[in-house]
Amino acid sequence: MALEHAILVSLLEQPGSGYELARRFDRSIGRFWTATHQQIYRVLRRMEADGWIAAEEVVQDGRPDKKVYSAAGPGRAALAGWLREPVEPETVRHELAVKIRAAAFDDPAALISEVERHRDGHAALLARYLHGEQRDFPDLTALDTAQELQHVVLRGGIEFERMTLAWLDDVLATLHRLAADRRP
Amino acid sequence: MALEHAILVSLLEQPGSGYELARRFDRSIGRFWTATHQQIYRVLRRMEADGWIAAEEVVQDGRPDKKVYSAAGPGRAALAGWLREPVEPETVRHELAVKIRAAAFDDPAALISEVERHRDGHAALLARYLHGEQRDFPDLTALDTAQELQHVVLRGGIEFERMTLAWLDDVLATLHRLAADRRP
DNA sequence: CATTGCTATGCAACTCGTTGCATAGCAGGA
DNA sequence: TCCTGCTATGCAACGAGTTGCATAGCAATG
Repeated sequence: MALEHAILVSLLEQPGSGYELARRFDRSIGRFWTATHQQIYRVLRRMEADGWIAAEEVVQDGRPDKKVYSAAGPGRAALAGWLREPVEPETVRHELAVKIRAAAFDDPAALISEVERHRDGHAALLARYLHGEQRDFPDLTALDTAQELQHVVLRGGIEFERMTLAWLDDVLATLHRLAADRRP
Repeated sequence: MALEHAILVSLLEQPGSGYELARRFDRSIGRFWTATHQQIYRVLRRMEADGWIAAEEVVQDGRPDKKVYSAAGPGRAALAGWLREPVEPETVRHELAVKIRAAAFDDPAALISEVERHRDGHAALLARYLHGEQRDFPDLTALDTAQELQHVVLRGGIEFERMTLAWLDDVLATLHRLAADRRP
């Protein structure tokens, strides 16, 4: 499990409450790691008990108080240890690929609108990535270490979306061809 | 959950026992869907109880008997219904991306060997894909519907590996550059 | 004034996925 | 002969992840 480590990285980049973390996991970090607020609160309590993070009660007016967490020494040490461990092979779950193979036993044309929906979603995400790149990295010649690494991850996201977009166009062309062959 | 549907597709392509399915999930299907034998046996029992699949006891000598499953009418109907449902957004867990961002708070050079390991793994998988393509699709001009769809999924796998390989080279170059900057 | 929505945290119940172990006969190599 | 490994299925326990619900005050919209 690496949710702890994802949370640690997020807290090192910027301390925050469980609620704020959940929002980040819905946005930037959510591009490569997802978690619900329930998971986050549970893991935060465990990490605080283990001394990985420190909590500070922040009284607010006009809204409920919050507990702002930040990474502590043992947390940084745990992260450094994890960095040096080999990552296990990631389990793949590509539902659309299953559907495409399933279409052979039904009507391939039934999948077209679904694939188009995916295509549009990936196109929108690519646009958001490119927009975010211009906003967060206006000058690519003046980046510190953290920004360099954030940017190389973002480049990966951009290339992934470009590749996916091209593949989904390929899938659509194939489905259209098969649908035309069926209705002669 | 779509494990049922992945199993149905596999049984439609070729009937088999739980054990055989587990092996397929380790190989071809495992490229886009993973499952352990425990999950598979559990789901097979449920699917048989629901009438999605039919089981036939096959007595073997020299080895234990087995139950060979094949997709039944209600299973095909369930698959057709699922095909027409929109797929939920897939949850992403990209552990290497977390590690790369984490490297900003430790030594970027510590990640190099790990990224190289990944790079080599993806290069090997790409080679296996290309080899499998030559073996299973020697004549791309004479494919039936099922083969066309299997091939478009394989093309997706190939393009994904190519893109990943290029990105990991980009990551390695970035890590080397950051490591050199630190030791002036 | 009522409803909706946001911030902020949490409990309880459930499903899904993983791990370790067990059985049991046969084949092949040291 | 012993050990390892393959076929074939399954139990039991645990850990991770999801879903529904609850609280509670404030802001904004209608």
